[in-house]
Amino acid sequence: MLSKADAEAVRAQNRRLVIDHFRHQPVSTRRRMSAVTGLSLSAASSIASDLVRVGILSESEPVDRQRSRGRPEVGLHLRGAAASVAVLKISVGEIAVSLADYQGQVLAALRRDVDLSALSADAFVALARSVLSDGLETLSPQHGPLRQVVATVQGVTDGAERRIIWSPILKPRGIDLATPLEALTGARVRVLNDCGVMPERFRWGNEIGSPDFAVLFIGFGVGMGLRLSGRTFRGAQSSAVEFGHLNHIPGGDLCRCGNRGCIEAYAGDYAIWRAAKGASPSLFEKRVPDAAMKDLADAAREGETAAVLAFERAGEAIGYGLGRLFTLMDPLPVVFIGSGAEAMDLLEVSIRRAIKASAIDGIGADTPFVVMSDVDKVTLEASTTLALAALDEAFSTAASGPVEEAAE
Amino acid sequence: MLSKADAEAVRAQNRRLVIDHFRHQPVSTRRRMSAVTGLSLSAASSIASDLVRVGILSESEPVDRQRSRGRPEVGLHLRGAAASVAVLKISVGEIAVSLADYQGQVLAALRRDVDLSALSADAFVALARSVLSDGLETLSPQHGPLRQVVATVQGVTDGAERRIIWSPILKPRGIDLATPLEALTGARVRVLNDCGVMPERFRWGNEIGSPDFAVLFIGFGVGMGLRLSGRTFRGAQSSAVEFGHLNHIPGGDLCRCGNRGCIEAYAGDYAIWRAAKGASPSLFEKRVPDAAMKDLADAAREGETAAVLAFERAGEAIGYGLGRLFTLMDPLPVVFIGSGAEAMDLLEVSIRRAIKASAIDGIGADTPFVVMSDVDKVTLEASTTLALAALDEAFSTAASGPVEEAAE
DNA sequence: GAGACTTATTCCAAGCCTCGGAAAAAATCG
DNA sequence: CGATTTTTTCCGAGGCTTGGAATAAGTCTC
Repeated sequence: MLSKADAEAVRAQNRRLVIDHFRHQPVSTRRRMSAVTGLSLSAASSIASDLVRVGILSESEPVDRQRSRGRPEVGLHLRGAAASVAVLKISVGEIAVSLADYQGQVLAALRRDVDLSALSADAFVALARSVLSDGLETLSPQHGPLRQVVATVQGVTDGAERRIIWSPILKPRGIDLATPLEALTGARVRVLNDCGVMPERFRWGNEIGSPDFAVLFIGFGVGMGLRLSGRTFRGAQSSAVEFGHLNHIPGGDLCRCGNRGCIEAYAGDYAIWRAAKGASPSLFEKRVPDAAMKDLADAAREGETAAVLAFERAGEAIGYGLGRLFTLMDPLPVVFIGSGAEAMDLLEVSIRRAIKASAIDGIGADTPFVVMSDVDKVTLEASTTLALAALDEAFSTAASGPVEEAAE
Repeated sequence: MLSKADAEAVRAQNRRLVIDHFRHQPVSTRRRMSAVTGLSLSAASSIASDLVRVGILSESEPVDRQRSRGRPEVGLHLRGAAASVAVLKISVGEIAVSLADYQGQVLAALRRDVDLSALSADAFVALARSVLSDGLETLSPQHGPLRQVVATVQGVTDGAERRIIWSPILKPRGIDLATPLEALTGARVRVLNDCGVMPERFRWGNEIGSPDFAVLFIGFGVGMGLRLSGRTFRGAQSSAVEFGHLNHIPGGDLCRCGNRGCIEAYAGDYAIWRAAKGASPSLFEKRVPDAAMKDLADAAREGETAAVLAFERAGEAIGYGLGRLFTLMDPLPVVFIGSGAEAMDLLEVSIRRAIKASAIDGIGADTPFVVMSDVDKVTLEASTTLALAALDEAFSTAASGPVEEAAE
């Protein structure tokens, strides 16, 4: 719905613009900011001074001391101590926490090995609280107040970003994680699907070179995050984009989710293993070790037929899925990540062949693929970026000083 | 990308708000408008008077003459003569044109039977020009200037909304239709996929009761339009949402598009006919008459096995497609339209069963279905709405009088 | 070392826009 | 015909951006 605009909205929008500039240009000056944003020098200066006053920006020595003549420019950058954010990554064997300041500097990181498989909802929440709590202990008063927490988990989360509707790594369903963590921290907490946030990792860079792209995780499961027209896609009611459970073949192989024919049932670690080794379906109760998958990939590289076929089948499932996605929303560059992405040499040909077979005119069969490593790092960075972006938004619209008032 | 805001942007935004109000409330007053939009009485009044001055709004007698006391309210409504729009619907056997004024009143409508199948690009463009030209003859000077043209066609159009990339009803590919029509009319021309615009039909009403929904056309082909978070979805490079060519079964039945296994190859008229009658694949060179499909449906209703199975197969393909769509972007209410929608009694059970089998947890199997009739009317209304919405946008941002200047 | 020269910021008056409240307009009621 | 009621318009205040003038803070030149 449209909403009315007034002078306050103008200021908010321009503050947003300025803060966003510092996400792209960590150290800048009033003058440069004016040029980049298109704001007049006066407006840019006024907003900058305002933000310094309320503690969102800091002034510092300029970096660029090449130009000799003239009054030296005053360096400006986001003030780390303006606030801090926490991200919580809940995955199969562990819970990881990472803290960052407003500038994006990582303040602390820790992880705890846990077995979530048998926990009740309450026990799980208590465990999450405890791990997050441990992380917060490392925050000292010199750090800014914790303002945002982002928790990610494999599975489906709700559209309000508060509950875990369903996760393959948890027995109970519909767990409200946001409320107890908000009670613990006093900060805003958002609960999201882990793959869904991944595109955020590229929010402020231009690594992909397109405002539209997909991030495809292939590992113990298969998941996707979409960025469309520069916005990370989320469904209205849930985290959506359940690419791993996009049906590949009606009535096909059995998937962890209980349905038949999901992409994951062909391309997840357990599915590739199952296809190559003829293991029983109950295999997906536990993870296939990364090392075992590596060995399997090596076997395929050496030409072992069953292994080769298993990877080809996986590539075909992924390719048909991408072809279907492209049919619905045009071809996108795809970032591959996760242990499965390590085997891209075994998958790429069949992926592209399947896209060709399933998309109109074979469109998208030549879309750019990017392979990235270190999923854990990418996920944590993505969550941190999302948390910081939410803070930016809050700081933009806050009528008065959002952090601390003038007198200090 | 974010853009800076200033006083002008504020005015533009609030004008947009006011114009939009009149789309929902065709006859209103300054006071009511102020209440609904949230603008102060002064601002609302100022904008309204402004719009009257430049000829976008007209004043008239109030409708509601119940309330007796007090100064009578001045009725306000969009001024039809502010501009006019044309829509061009290019389909298998005919080209239809419809003209409407800025208020949405239809000024004229005509159709011409044509055979497009053998035409060259130039001949096709000449024909389209000629039909549109005939339509424009009916415009008299008392009507506002033609400002927007929307042409719809079955097939894929480009993201810039100028070209027909590929259409099953035309031999040549990549036809630039916008440029010649702009030369003819002097108005902005947009070329779009016919099904893609359908959701526009519901832009200003609340018939669906949700900002997210899908319109699914089932007939000689299968097509879809999506509305997500109150915006009609379009791909970055093309019209996208080629639901009919979403792959249903890898390597499955042959489709008109040349691929195998598309939904259309199971659920299009020709596919149902083919399945029931065992006709040759080349059948899809020409349309199955609506009457023949009706007879087939009646046969199925009377229990003729081949017919029943053909419709069930169609429903299954559609249901799997919807399940896949819902897996990617959450369940949506679906509006069914087209000759295939007449057979919903034969399709619904298998559609819902297939959704259940293909979406996680069967989510969306109970999503609301709405059946509408008269595709042609809906398409023309949808295109008209889209054209008017573009005009609204242009009138909102125009700094000064967009139609005619004060003196008149 | 002082004045000229440069470049970055800040200050200021002008122009828009919205807002709230007062004033004006246009009917009906008694 | 005056009082009352309800809708609009008018007016001053306050916030924001803008362009240009003024100020600040260095380097360069002689």
